[in-house]
Amino acid sequence: MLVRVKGSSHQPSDGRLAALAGERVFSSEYTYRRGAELFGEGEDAEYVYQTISGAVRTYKLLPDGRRQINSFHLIGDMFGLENGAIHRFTAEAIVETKVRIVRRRSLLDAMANESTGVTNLLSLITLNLQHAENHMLLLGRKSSLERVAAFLIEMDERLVHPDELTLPMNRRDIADYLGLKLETVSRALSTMRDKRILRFNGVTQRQVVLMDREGLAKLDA
Amino acid sequence: MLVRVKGSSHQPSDGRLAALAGERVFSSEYTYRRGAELFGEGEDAEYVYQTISGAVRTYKLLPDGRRQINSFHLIGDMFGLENGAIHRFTAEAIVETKVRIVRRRSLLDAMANESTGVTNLLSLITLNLQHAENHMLLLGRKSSLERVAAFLIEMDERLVHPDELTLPMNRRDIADYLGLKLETVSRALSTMRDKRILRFNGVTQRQVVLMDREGLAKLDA
DNA sequence: CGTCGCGTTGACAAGGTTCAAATTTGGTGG
DNA sequence: CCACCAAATTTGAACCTTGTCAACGCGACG
Repeated sequence: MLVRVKGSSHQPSDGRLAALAGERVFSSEYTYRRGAELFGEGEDAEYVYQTISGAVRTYKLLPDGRRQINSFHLIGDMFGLENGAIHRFTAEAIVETKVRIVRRRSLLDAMANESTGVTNLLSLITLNLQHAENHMLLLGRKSSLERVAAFLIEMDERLVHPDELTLPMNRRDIADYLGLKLETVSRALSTMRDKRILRFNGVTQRQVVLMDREGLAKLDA
Repeated sequence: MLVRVKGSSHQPSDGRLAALAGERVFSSEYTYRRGAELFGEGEDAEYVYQTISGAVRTYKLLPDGRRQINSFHLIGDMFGLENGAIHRFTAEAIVETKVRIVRRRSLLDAMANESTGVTNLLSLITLNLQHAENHMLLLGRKSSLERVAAFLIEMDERLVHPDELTLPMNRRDIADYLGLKLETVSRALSTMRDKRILRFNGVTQRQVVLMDREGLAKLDA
């Protein structure tokens, strides 16, 4: 899980990204189309991003095309600061997505004068690190059912337990996040549906209703 | 890969850990026996560590005992700062290990006054993050042979390409690092031995000679 | 000299992948 | 608004990589 702003108000320059350095940072907004690339692996890490609406995936690729998604960045999440000078992964909009953009340099400069800024920044980045550590445990040691359960629990928590989970990403994205194949994700979801732990709402399969959160938690290790 | 000091001189208060804040940080040293715990998951993260000699493993456990090792910390590596107030994983000495210890608070305080300190600290932590990102790719998308090859390449690079790789950890540690079972690690190593990519020196199987680094690199994705 | 930790190897089982096909859903243009 | 086509999802069956279980070898050490 990454940094989120509760309530996610949408005025320009709002949210943690600016607040971190005491509002003395200039930010701009930009909207990306579904599938558009925000930045690519190896590019200069000139900007830091925060999702205003929509969803973003960050991933790495192997030469033969195998893909590992690091994280999904939902509304309020900050990303792109994870590295020094160069982006270590690619970021793409999963759906149409609006982001707040701050120049990395100006964020760091503003931070340097703030006494609390360093600690805030530190805790911000370590949130990313914690997410990565938890995800390594999932990727290294959990079964397919445990992975999908953990994914649903993560999404449910990040969206603050909505009645209906609307997944912005497709099965392939979920699979590449969980280190599985999309068929395996689909089978796990079907198993959970048959166990009456969840059901799909309406016609689409992206609207999930968690009917038994306790049972779901028991499926995760 | 984590932070290392080239050459690894062993005087007290030497190395990046102190240098980061301009030498105005007090550090002490401590030696742990093989298998001893430096800190446990959930404990207060009061100190930051740097390996002077020996090797450390950091890991997370699932309730049923499945273990995922995050990283191996060799000579010069810094660790324990990855989190805010509480350690998110356990650290244990793999062999008898000497570490330099700095109080987290004093490091941050000293840093706050340094203009370059913030940037240094940032790049320090993002190294951990980069390692985690690369490891997620390995755990999520690589085959057993690719994982073991990547592990050997990582160790080889971190020990600056020695004639003979001396692995401080056993097969189970390697397996828990790579998200495999120890038998699978053993089989992969045997395969590489049969392919004359490496050989074992002397009586033990912890001394590895890389006979064909190019061939090894081709085994990694 | 017996035991213990560590590592290797073999035979078999199992979970997840691959390949294929059917079905549904979403988007686009007429 | 409807028809059509592409993309997404589900499901089945065979296969394969890795895990499981077991046996064995070897060196260290009491």
